[in-house]
Amino acid sequence: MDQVNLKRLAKELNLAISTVSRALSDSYDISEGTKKKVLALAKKLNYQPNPFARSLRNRSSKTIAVILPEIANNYFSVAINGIEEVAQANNYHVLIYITHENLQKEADIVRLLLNGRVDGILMSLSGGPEDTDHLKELQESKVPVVFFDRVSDTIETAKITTNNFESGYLATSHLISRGSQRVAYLTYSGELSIEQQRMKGYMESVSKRGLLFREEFIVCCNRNSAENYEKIKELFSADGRPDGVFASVESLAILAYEVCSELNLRIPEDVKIVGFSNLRTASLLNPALTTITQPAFNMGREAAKALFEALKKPHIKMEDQTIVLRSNLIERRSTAAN
Amino acid sequence: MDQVNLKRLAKELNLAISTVSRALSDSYDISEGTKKKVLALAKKLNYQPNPFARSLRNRSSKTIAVILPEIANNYFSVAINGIEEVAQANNYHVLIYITHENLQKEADIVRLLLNGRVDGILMSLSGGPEDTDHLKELQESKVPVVFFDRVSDTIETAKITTNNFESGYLATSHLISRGSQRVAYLTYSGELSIEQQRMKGYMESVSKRGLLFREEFIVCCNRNSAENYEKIKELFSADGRPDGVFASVESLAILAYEVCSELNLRIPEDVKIVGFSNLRTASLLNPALTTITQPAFNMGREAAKALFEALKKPHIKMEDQTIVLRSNLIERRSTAAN
DNA sequence: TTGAAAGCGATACCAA
DNA sequence: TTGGTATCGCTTTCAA
Repeated sequence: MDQVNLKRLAKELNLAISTVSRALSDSYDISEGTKKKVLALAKKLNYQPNPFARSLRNRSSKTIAVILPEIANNYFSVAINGIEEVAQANNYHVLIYITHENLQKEADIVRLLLNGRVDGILMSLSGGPEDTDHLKELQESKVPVVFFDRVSDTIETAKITTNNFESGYLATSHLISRGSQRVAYLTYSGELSIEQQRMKGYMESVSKRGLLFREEFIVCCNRNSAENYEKIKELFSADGRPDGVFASVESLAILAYEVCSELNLRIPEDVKIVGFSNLRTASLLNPALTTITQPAFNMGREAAKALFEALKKPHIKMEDQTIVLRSNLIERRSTAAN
Repeated sequence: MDQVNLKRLAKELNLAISTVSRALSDSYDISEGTKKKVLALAKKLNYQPNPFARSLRNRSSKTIAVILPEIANNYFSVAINGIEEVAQANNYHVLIYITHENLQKEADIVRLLLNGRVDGILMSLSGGPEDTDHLKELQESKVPVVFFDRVSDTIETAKITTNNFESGYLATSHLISRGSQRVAYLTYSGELSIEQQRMKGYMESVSKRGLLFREEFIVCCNRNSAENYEKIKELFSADGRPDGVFASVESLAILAYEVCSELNLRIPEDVKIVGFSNLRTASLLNPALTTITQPAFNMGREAAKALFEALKKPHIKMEDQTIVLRSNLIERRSTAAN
């Protein structure tokens, strides 16, 4: 029974619980004298208010959730940094959930959070179709959500993205301008909005630059699959193999490097490669990888900011906080002209 | 007032709140009939118990905290994966806190967690002295803690580490066996236990192999400092510069690569490099980096397992769950013999 | 087998 | 300026 709570403080000071409570919250109608006494004792006993009693009473948890498809990936870890910074500044706690690209898990997690455990959610979708039940339930609940990077097209709320279409266009055009004639596109399922945007940019560039569009140059990989390596190897082994590759995801760019190494294809002489990536070591690769780099930290920060804005001003429209940031093409040796 | 809680369920079913509660927790002394009715309605209305009321009443939060020095680093992100897996399996929630290598922040966070918000803590220390007040407070509180990787020497509890001394010895001996005569050691402050272990391994190897020990070959860097690059550059610019480098941290290995590139030092011909690292792309670097790789996922998983073990069996001694895992030396071109 | 009520710890309203 | 008390939603003891 050495719990330090309001009751204990009140008893030791011969005050009512309510008085102590108000003294601690610096209420106007408490005399300076008692305030000081209360604060002194609270400090001495190291009083820490019980967070659950508070949350129960106030219907607010001082906690947000971050739902991610994966984490061992520089983009998401850096984004978390941005989120965490804003959360700490707002005295909020951050719960983390990883879906491992598994829609069912994503659904379970979302449902877990609709009972008031968190005041808001930051989310980057796992791959797959977007019109899912759990997203609808999420929308119907009043828990505010901000999507970042892998956003939902179907839900109206704040979304933090980058200019994916333009980046896809730019990456492809960059390859072409450096001499690639047969440009392949590596992607995952393609059901996510951002994947479609990037692909559209690729297609547009291919067609505008007058390249021949080839079905077999679009390689659709599976997340969490060991077969992707083989798929890419096949692409590179065929007659009329590509001489340029645009990887829409970091992990596929890495696979492409590994395949090239096995097949003794020289980068950039035989194949030029550009990929979406936030790798710290992109410039140290062999050869240095040309990347489309997203402002991961800022995306996390802006997403968190948008959420806290909504928490502070419940009346504002989430949609109005949508932001499109810019990714950068950083040219390195993997796309050097021959 | 469309909240779904026990009261609401009880009213709609003309039952007492306590009955409903027991039915939902599948208590023995409730008839099958009412159980079914209750479960049916609960499902229909999508009843979700209020987590705070539960936590308040049960004095358990179903939540653990993970305190990390940083996150944009493959080791820690992978470790989180391991932690998260175990937590999800136990139906626990995971709070994340990042100290950014800042002791004051670490102290604030730890104190924040001593009020019952979490049932247990997983922690990897931020750099600096270990005998700090907040660690003492943590120990005195009854919140169970498991340290992983950057463990505390002074606190007795479960610790998950790798064989740091042996790894340091092995890395250094490896450089020497590949022909390095002047082996430098790059590290951070050196106040953490694991840093000291690694350094001791280095020293032991240097002395056993009969190399000359040189004070100036031990380069002590500062976390979060831009000057580290310059420090390493200085090391490599001096007469009698090292021809082998052991980086005790991934980020310092990367800096070494960058410095070598600027100074036109060839790896491994002019300088051989080995570093602690969990980089996915180590084998794709120019040249591929020889690494000491820690079993990050397993470390996270074992740490979480140890914590849950302690939560389930409060009587067991935490110390007994200490585990030392093995890191691997993966030889690549950066340490090839000339 | 079910119901009533106390209590977890903090907040806020109403009285005094 | 302070005290008493109801309340948040759930669990559990005691009674019926």
